[in-house]
Amino acid sequence: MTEQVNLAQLVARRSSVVDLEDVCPVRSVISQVGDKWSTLLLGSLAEKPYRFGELRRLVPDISQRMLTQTLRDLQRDGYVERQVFPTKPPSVEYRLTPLGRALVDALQSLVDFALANHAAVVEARQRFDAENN
Amino acid sequence: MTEQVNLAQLVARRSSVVDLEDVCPVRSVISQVGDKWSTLLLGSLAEKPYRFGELRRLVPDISQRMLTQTLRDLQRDGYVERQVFPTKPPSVEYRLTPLGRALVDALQSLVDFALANHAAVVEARQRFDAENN
DNA sequence: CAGGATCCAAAAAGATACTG
DNA sequence: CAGTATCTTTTTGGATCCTG
Repeated sequence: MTEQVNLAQLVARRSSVVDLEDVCPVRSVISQVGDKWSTLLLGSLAEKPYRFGELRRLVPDISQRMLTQTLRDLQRDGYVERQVFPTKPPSVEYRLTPLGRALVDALQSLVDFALANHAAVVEARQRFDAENN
Repeated sequence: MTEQVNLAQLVARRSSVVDLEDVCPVRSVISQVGDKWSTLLLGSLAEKPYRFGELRRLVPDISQRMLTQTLRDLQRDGYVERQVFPTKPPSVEYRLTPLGRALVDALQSLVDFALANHAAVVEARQRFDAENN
């Protein structure tokens, strides 16, 4: 049974001496998940394994540089597995690890929140921008 | 009853013609939450309302420029409310709105994931870095 | 006290060209 | 096909000085 810790307690815990990333598990996770492409790639791979080129087509705006780098970061954190098939030309398949799948599950409540409240956020933004010309 | 939509479906939905932020509610939310200070401030404000200077002391590494800016963004999105007391010198209090409270709640499962799996992530990183010299 | 304004350094991301 | 390398642009964040 894992202890329940909320955000507030977590803030209280953190130290200012060392780097935030190192001391705060939440930031360590979110800073990766929060980057520009990670959620999109995780979402794609949640469906099924894909190859490099397929991912590129699924997320057309991404540059191949960012695709390489983001996949690499996801792999580094243990969310994604990379399997090379020594064909000619080579093909590489990416798939979610169990940890990656757990992350996607944890993301779900945030996805639900976003879908349920996106309109409210957009409206809040418009009102704010209108009020502050 | 809100429909359940998972990340994969969401990816399938998005269009590449318009800006990601506009079309993808998840990215619209996460890109704000994923920045360097938002979670820390939300976590602080989840406890109780605070004034500008108090927040500054609670999150000592933050510069007042970033504190101002992050609070402003959170306010703009409707997560945080700003109340000015016309004392002299003035004091300003920040508090979570109901929407902000809902966001903090939605963040909880990610917090749980992070706490439960942070060690695994760190280990994965070390292994990855070792293998790729 | 709670910021606004400016300037500057660093990091992230895009474009393009090249390779096993 | 699946990248790497390099260059440039954009974004982010910090430091400092100023004000109602």
